[in-house]
Amino acid sequence: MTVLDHAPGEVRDRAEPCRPGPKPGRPQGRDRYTISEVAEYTGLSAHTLRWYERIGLMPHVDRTHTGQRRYTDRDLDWLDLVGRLRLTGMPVADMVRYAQMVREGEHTVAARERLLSAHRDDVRRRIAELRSTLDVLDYKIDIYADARRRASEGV
Amino acid sequence: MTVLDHAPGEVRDRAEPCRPGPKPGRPQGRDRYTISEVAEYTGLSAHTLRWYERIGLMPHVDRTHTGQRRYTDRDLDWLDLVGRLRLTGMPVADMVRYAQMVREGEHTVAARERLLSAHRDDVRRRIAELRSTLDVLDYKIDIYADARRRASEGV
DNA sequence: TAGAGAGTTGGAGTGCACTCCAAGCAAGCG
DNA sequence: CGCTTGCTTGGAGTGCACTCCAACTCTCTA
Repeated sequence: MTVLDHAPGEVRDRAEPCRPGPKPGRPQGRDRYTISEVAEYTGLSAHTLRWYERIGLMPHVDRTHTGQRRYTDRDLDWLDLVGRLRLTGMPVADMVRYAQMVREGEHTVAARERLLSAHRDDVRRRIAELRSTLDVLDYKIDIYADARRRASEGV
Repeated sequence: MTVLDHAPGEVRDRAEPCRPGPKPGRPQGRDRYTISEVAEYTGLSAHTLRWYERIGLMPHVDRTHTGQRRYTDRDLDWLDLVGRLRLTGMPVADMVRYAQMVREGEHTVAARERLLSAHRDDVRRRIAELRSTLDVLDYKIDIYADARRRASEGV
């Protein structure tokens, strides 16, 4: 199931995949993944997956009759999003707030949009910052490269 | 003094400003700045400036006869570079290695260039990563915006 | 010359995001 | 059955980059 299957007007409450389309590299769609399969797939450690659950960053995960976790494709979609937000440096506390709002349902949609928009602005700012540092790096590396060239030519 | 004043073939051993030209916002060039002036200028706390010195990230800073620090324009140049590397997420340990190499002199020039080049690659990778996350963010924000629009139009 | 304010030190404390540990339960295999 | 491998928990530990503290000295202005 992808986001494109939604009835119009619906915003899904739980998994909210990042983008439509099949996810590559996902263990064939059994929809009952063990923690180590999910660790492998996401690159997070099993420790971290349990910790995410403890702090409320992960919606409640299904269990077997003996209490072992079984993750669904929805859970993997959610972890995709979390992983991306994490890559862009969103603090875990903010992601937890977002997860809480998702759990609270429709009436938090505007606040969720604000949170994501603010974060997008932040990411844009950081890209610009990185670009300008890249210029400085280029400048300094050029100086070193020149020095090396002169040295190797014995000038 | 800027990097443009060097005799050809020389790579300066200590301050290595990020780029040529006058630095704006620098307390008028008395070349003897107190720690609080430097804190103000760099945005770092005085605590952090002392800590940088302790861990070897800052070359030895001049002192008054009573032991108070007096930073020079060269020190400020160095802090400019450190600040930029920090903004791009270079670990402090790597910056300390770089500072050590600068202190060791000419024969570390090639290694310094390698370190900076590797970091530049890293920054480029992170920019690409941020860009791709930006796409995901746009996609999700669009969904929220659509939902909000539909809700406000009562459709 | 008195007092405020800024500087000094080593070492301890903080916040974040994991990361690991010990002790125990459960499933599958020869 | 015993063994290995994987899962469970709460709580403790780690690494990074600061950040603050206590107890002091120094500088500057009135």
